[in-house]
Amino acid sequence: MIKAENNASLLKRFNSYLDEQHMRHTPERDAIVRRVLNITGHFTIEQLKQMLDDDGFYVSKATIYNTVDLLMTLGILRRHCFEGLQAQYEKSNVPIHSHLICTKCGKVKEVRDNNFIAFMNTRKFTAFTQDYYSLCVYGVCNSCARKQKKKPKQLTP
Amino acid sequence: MIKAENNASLLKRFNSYLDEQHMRHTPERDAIVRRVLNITGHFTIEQLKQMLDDDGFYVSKATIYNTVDLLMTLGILRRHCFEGLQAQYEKSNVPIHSHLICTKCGKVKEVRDNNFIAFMNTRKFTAFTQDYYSLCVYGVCNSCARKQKKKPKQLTP
DNA sequence: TTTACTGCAAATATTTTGCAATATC
DNA sequence: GATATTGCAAAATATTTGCAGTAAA
Repeated sequence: MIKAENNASLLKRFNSYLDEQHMRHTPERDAIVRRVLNITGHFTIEQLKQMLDDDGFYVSKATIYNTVDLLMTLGILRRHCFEGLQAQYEKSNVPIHSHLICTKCGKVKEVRDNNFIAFMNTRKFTAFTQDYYSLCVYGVCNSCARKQKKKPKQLTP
Repeated sequence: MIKAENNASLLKRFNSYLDEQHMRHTPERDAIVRRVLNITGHFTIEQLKQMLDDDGFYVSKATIYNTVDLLMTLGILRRHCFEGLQAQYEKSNVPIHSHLICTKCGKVKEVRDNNFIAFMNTRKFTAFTQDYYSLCVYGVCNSCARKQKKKPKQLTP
């Protein structure tokens, strides 16, 4: 089994890439990458911007989008799109997990399942170079299941 | 194993629902549902509109969105969001399959894997009522892998 | 005749793009 | 000093909403 790269290693890879590509080391890029590496779980662009604001570091949305794109190109971030409009991002060095997505409230819960990982390690696809995978289980969370009995609600997010 | 509902049964369920809810049977709803039931694979709202246009049946986008929402509430359609901005839909009565998503070109390929289905049938989640699941495998398709050697390209869709 | 539905247009939300000002190398 | 990058504002894209006219029951 491959060991996940740690944050320090990811940061180093990012900086090396900038050098190789003759791209510049700016305070904005540095602040964004460092913030991103310290996030556990999913986040949206909006949330990332808020976190940077809270750190007292103003960065424009355009720059955040640019840098996040860069991080995806480098495979440091992955994009998910569960329910609703906003894309969610997560680091690539988190342990493999599945997503339980409630179709009523849109909440996403992460669950780890070692048997599932073991099973997936036996799978191979032809004419396709697998990078990573994500199992999304759609259904209704217990919290919504309870509410539903009282007040039926429209499913659409 | 539960047998998938056929199209005729889904159509019947749709019409019964309209009756129960005192909703109206309109030519637009009928055209949309019949068209949707005849689609195999994924489609976007835009593509569905085009198909209806080709059938010579004009329906506004607002009505298409409304009816597709209705079909999701009824569990006849499911929404996926793979790469890019547009949501993709597919019928719920298609056989269970996984998705191979190319992060270069955004193309989505469906693959069936009976061993995977068998494995998933052994899984159970706590505090969550599972409705359906979707395995998304991200990577690079052979077509893009070949192109990449010649002309490196930005990943972002 | 009542009122649910359609289609249009405007509003909202997210992401992308063009460009002048700025800061890195 | 050359030019990559930032931030702003405008554009592009997808979806939702409000409402007047229309049509199903």
